[in-house]
Amino acid sequence: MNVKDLIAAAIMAAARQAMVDGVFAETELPAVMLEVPPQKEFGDFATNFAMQLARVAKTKPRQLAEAITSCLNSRAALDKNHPDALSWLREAKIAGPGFINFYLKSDWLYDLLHFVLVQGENYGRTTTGGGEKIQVEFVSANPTGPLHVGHGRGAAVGSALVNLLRAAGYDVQAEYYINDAGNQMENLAASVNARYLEIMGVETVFPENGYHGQDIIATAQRIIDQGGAKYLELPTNERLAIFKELALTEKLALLKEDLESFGVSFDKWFSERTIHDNGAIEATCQKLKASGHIYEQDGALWLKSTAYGDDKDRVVVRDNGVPTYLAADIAYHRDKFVRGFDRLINIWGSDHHGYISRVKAAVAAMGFEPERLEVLILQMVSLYQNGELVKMSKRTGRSVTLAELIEEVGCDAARFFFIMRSIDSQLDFDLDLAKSRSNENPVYYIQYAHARINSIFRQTQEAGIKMPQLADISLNQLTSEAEVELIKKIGEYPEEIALAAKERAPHHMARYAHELAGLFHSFYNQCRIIGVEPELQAARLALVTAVQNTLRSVLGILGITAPDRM
RNA sequence: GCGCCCGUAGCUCAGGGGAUAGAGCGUCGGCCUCCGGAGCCGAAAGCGCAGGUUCGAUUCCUGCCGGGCGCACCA
Repeated sequence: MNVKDLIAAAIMAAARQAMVDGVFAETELPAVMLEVPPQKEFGDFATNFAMQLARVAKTKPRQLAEAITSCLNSRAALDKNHPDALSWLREAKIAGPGFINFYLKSDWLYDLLHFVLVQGENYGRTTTGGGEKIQVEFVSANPTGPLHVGHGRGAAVGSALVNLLRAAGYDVQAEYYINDAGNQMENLAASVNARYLEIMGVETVFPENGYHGQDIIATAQRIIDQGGAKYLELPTNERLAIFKELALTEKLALLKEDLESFGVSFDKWFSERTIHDNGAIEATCQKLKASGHIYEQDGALWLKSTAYGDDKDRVVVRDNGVPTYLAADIAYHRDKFVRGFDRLINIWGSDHHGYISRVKAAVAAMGFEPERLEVLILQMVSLYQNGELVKMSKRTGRSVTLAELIEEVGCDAARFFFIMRSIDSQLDFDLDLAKSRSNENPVYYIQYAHARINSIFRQTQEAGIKMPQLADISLNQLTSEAEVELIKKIGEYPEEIALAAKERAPHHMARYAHELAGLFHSFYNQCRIIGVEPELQAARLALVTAVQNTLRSVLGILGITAPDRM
């Protein structure tokens, strides 16, 4: 019951009819692309179908458009399955080089709004995902310190993408891969150990690759608070082993806390250790060896990733017998596929993009179609304050943490700012703008629309104004341009979801939310709601209800609150 | 050197094979006897350069020039 789908189907039917009638030679018909034309004079919808068809049909576009429009206007080739497909059509006209513009009876808007209101909270959800099982793995930051703003972008975008895909009818699982094995764990233990010794007054050298963050000192201090000096007597390696576990447990808990307070949750936390411990890495390597994708050289085992487009082959087991990170990742990805996901989406920082080709090569070597693994690369984040770049340094461990950012600008603003840009663009995060509680701030602009609507309903309630049954509301009272524009924008919501999900691009939803809020504010300024003629009042209240439902829904996808008052 | 991302308004960014390229911030000018002025209305201002494909390119391709990020038996 989508106007565009119905029109598109009718166009196809008309085109087939024209083909049968010999207007053009038999050929495969292109897909129908319907769009909202750039100018009102061009009608409610337009298509370049005739021009697209011209290419394959080897016939002049206007001639094809002529055949199609006359067929449509005379209702000569109606789809038997949709006998009322053209009930909204007033006229199809040819324009320019061969565009077909559709002028609809205004009923289509009211039918649309009616549909939206009937759908209620479910409005916008689509089934375009077809229940495809997708796993989205994101953040997956090492549990060696607090999350910083870069992780924040991954967390916000990832969780929004999960929400978006679910709204579009995909079966989604959100997963976090915990890198709790390998060198960085040793570094963590050594760093905590050094801080521990320092605080205890024992002279020590801070490890070369250690973590310099303040949080490591805090971890050491906490160990002292709980266990005092008792670890001093232990041999170093035993102390390191204990510190490793204590630190890991603490860091992991902090990660979960940070993410939770950022509105991000995972269905599964996958521990890298499990695939080390249960022999999965070894088994995977064996398989790849048996299939000839792994060979031995210079005492190490190499994945022949060049066979699948990588620049060079990669070591999976070092000459000292210790598997590399890649080995674990290969086993991990195998595990994901074995778990039955149709598709895997990994969200990585741009500094990892060079890693894509080798993992895809490994996936291919294991016999899985590499297209089933999608890696989304997230460009970097820069913070700006007072118009100046906020410097960050990994070496000194002095960088802005996600927790600090949330403290500074709030969860909603932080999420919105992270999501609102395409992931392909580097993000200049304007702290002052995000922080401002004024009209400058797009987050508040959107939330304000929702709060305003709530305020309207508070007043109708106080005044004892009752909403009539939907069937008794004359939606065709809504005739002003502001009202029409608003209904149209609401009507676009399902396809916005479908498109954003297909493109894995949640920033479309941020933009949509802003546009919808804008049209609402504009409408609100032009059209009085409470106190006008009862029929018009009812219709406007219905419209406002639809706006509110849609705003709440899109804010839900963004993971941003929809406040009743601000 | 090679690979990935980005060059669109003064700034930050959307968009995208088609009919007059959008938004926020900033600048300038208007709007509260009226449902929340955290709002509305208006103005100035733009597709890095050069080729190519196409009926049509800001969009696709190639090269160049700028900026970012990578190029480990680290993760």
